[in-house]
Amino acid sequence: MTAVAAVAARVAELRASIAAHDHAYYVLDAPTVPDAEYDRLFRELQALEAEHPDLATPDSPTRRVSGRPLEGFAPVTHRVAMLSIRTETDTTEAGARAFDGRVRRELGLADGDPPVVYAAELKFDGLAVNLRYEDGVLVQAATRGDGETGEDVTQNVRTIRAIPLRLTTDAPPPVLEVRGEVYLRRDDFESLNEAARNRGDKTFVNPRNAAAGSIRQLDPAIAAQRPLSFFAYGLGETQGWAVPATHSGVLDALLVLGLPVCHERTVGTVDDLIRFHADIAARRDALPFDIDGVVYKVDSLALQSQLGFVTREPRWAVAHKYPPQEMLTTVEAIEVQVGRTGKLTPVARLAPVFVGGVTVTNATLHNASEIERKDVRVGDTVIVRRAGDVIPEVVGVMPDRRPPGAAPFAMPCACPVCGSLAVREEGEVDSRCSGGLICAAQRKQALLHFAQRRAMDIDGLGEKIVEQLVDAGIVRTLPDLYRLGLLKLAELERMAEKSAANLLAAIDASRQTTLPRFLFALGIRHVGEATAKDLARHFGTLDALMDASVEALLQVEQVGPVVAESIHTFFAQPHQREVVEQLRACGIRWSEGEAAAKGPLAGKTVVLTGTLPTLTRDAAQALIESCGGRVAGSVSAKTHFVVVGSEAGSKLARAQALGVPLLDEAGLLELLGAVVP
DNA sequence: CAGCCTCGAGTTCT
DNA sequence: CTCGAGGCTG
Repeated sequence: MTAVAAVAARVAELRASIAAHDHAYYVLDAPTVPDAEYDRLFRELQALEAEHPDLATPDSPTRRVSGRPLEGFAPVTHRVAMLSIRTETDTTEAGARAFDGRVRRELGLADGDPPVVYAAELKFDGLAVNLRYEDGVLVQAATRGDGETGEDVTQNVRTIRAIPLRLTTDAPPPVLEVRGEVYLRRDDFESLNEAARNRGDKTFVNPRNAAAGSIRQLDPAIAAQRPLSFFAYGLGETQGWAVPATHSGVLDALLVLGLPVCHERTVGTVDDLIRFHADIAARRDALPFDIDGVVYKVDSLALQSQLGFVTREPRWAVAHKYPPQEMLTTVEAIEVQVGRTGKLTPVARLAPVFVGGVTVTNATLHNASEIERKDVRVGDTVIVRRAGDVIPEVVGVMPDRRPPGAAPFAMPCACPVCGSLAVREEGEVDSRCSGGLICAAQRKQALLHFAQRRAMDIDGLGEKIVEQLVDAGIVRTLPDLYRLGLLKLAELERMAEKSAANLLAAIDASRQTTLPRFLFALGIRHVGEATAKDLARHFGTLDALMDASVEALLQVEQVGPVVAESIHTFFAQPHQREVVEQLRACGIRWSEGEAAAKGPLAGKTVVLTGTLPTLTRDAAQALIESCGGRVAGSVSAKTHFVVVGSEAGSKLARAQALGVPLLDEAGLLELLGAVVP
């Protein structure tokens, strides 16, 4: 095959592929690939056609904005075409300056001429619509469709409460067409899915699909129950309206007419565009709705018409997208990890993929039923997401791309580390290794848990060192840690005299601790930090706790049958009592029977969120507890205060929703200082 | 018994 | 941070 024939074949392949995705996306409302993948195919086709103009045909998907109307909705021919905005691949500062450079060149501006004024706004991830107001009354709403012809969705759009049915003016223009985006806020999306789950209905993959699906509902009564939102960002046809001179002026005027306009926008020079881009990038996850990126537009409408269009794209606007939050990659292997409690966790090893600003190679698959539900297999192409949360997630698989012969994943019956039987209790979703401390994986995790900051706080005893200590057989049990010497440590790799001495010093320092820390460090099932504190307060001494009956344990606040049984079983094992005795013999000590401090926060529950200016999280917690307060992990109606730092997350929103009083660090210190200087 | 509130446990990458 | 499960409350 000649090179030209090969290119022609690829072009045909891309067109067929894009057409198939368009059909699924626009007509069926069931996307088959993430947007980023679609964009990639589209750009590859654009590039090939640019290099080989002879291959370009009028019916290529690059010649029209894709899609066609659904059956059931009347077609609407747009009086002014709804165009798409060019997506810039270079979204850096240089990309913004290149846009400015192109604009200035087209306008024939010299270096000495004043800067061009731009407007920057968000690129929403929703569904573009055209609203037609005649004499101030909403008479028609249409989707973009292929840009020339869309679908009449007036009935559904009328149900969106953000969209005025009548403009708020005494002198409405005969015709005013408003363009904007119908979208779903993230919290509305969550509650919509929540409700669908409760009914046992199918849930939506993301807010965009939910918005698109809702607008395409043939039954407006159903659409009315979908909590859709809307932002205006432009104009279509106008008659008899004094159109402002600038884009930003248009948006301000629309706001006055009662249309919602997003306030996240700015007007200024190219430098302001760059600042806006960075500012939004930093706050992207905290926005209440999904965005693709930002849009830069020449602000003056006169300059816009002077600049005109290249094919179908305006020369006066450009979109800068942020790194995609969903991408395709392949599952190279599914491995099984063993946790501290023996829980077997399957983890997908992925071909490295850049999602949401980082390269992802691993994603947890949680448990067997999760894998079964998503039907993830080795070799599968999967959609990986890294949403507001940091943790990558396998959203689903692409069944069309499954290699032949890919077998369903089966949870192993034996522990992959120690070979002990793996048991899945009836009604449980998790499988567990039954090997207990025979299992090297569980021993390592137990040691790491013991050494962690909130437990015995042994600085320098991390994953790598524990790995070596256990594999070399130097440490088998917790007390072994306190019998380490320089000689033993010298056997390890990457352990020079200096770091060995540091580690020994850290281990030595950990001997002086507190009863709650020690209890937590033991790693009793169901006993975390909070329960350890409750137990220590209730029993006062370790001996009293170790000898407590199940009935006695049930008297402790927050302890029920499951937790009581777990603690009792733990201390009934001779082996565990032996470990405790040896640890004490190794010099671990604490002052027993500390009385709970009374202070200004006695009986108060406080929640911390975000980063405080001077205090660390732990320091703030210690301070609050020393004043008699309790630090909880989540906000509820019973929370007395929420201490808010910078980059506060969902807890702040929840506190505001519940009307819980907010404090900043200074406010907290003032509250404490009022009684305890 | 249902629903709310909390806590425990597991997880990724820089 | 989120999920799931344990404990508490109405």
